[in-house]
Amino acid sequence: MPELPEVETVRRGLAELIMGRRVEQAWCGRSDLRYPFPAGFVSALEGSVISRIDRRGKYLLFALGDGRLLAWHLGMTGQFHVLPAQSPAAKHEHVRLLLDDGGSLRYRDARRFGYAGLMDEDHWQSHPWFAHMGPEPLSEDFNAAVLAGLCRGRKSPIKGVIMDAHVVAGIGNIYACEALYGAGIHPGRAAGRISLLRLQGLIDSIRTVLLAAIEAGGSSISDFVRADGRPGMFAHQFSVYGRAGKPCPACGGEIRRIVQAGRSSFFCPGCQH
DNA sequence: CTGAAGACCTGCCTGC
DNA sequence: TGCAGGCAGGTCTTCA
Repeated sequence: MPELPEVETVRRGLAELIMGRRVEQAWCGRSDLRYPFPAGFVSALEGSVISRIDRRGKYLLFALGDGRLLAWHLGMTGQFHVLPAQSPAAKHEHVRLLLDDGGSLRYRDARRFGYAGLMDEDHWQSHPWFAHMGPEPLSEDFNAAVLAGLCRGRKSPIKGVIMDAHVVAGIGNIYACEALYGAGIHPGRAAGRISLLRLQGLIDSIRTVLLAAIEAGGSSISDFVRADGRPGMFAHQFSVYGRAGKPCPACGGEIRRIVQAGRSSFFCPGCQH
């Protein structure tokens, strides 16, 4: 479900709806998501105040107002919803937090690939989930010189490189395909054989597509929804993702689908080299 | 070291 | 209508 624009959309929605709320009561239906919740997870949340909500890569970071930080990854199908406290539990609802304004925060995750962890607010960046994470793609730290250094000598396909969170955070299958299309680079091209100029073009394309997707509230393909239940609209703007056999918006040629490292890649053979 | 493949889990769509 | 097979936005581990 969620890549950077979707997680950012969820973050903004939650910030609007639950920032400053105190957790009166926490409930956890099952703890065996991708990893078990940490011991004392539920009691650690009760009484805390959600003082800030940040994002790093595809992780949501909830500051709990007492020096602790709750880091949460949505996996493929994780969703947060803000609903009245008395609303019945939906299928696959695993966590429910009752808030001091009569609302509640629900976490739902059909495939249970999501996970959460508690850490110290001052040291979260050294936690194993974050210690080796690459720069944010929308920050100045992600630039052509850095990317070229990481690509040098590598024969692996460029698509896998930009999806590697150790290289740059937050880019998944959809936006990797869309960004490579925007830059005119074939997803199978060896990373080490792309000029600095074209890498700069790729960085520009990544930023353009991520910003446009955030602007549109993310992409709803099957089950992504915002915290308030509305769908994201960016899927309507896909140039190549999920469009195998359909015409390229630029040249009219047929979009192709290939499989790389077990993931679908979509591209235009006429426009991407 | 690199990179591909398998694993985790459920739901939905397609085709027979 | 039923059922098998393939597919799905992520990431970690294993193996060559």
